[in-house]
Amino acid sequence: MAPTPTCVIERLRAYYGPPAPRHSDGPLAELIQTILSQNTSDVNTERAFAGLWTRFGSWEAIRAAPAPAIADAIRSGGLAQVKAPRIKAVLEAIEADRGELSLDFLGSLPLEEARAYLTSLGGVGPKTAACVLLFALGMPALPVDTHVHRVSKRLGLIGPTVNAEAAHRLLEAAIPPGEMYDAHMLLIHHGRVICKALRPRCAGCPLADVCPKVGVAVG
DNA sequence: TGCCAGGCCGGGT
DNA sequence: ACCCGGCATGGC
Repeated sequence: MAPTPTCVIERLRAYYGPPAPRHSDGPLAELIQTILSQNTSDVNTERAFAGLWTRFGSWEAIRAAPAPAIADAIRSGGLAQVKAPRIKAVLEAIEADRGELSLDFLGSLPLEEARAYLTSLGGVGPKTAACVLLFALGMPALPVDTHVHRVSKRLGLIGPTVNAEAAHRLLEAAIPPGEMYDAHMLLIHHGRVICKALRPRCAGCPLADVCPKVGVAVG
């Protein structure tokens, strides 16, 4: 019997402690930073974002810049030839839609409408959209990255064949809305611990007693 | 030294 | 509806 999401969250929080609050500079900054973070390490992401802001200093300057100039500014983040056109196109689309470079209007939309707008932008998939919704807008969306996906399968919160996109729907429906932030932070942290320190058999895992893949499940 | 990082897209089955 | 290759720098 697999543990419930609430049980898993409580156990992770008891073991690791409550996640620290995360600062956000607003939905547009969150979106651009999250695009830079796609399949990229934290340190490279921060370097790329700093490079972008140092070079241009405003959303308008980035929107107006040629994609190769944006690529130069974010090169240290990796995948610059992919991300530079994405960032430019996203800013152009927002400017065209709204007449200004701001995503603050999303805060007054229902969750699914805000998500639909974000994912309609090229280069913005379910994970990136969920980051903006959760971190910048405080909405109950769950970013499912590789860690959350893998750990959720391992703990039996979702089936072994559920893909990342479906995992967003299933986990958001199963996790209490007020727990979405802690669930995301704790599952990622736990995923990193499993990945780095407890391989290959999760020996010593603090959730061994409720993980169907490690020990005897108690619900 | 090689592997991989908090994805997403487009093309092929 | 899935599967897969491509993208690419820096840290361990």
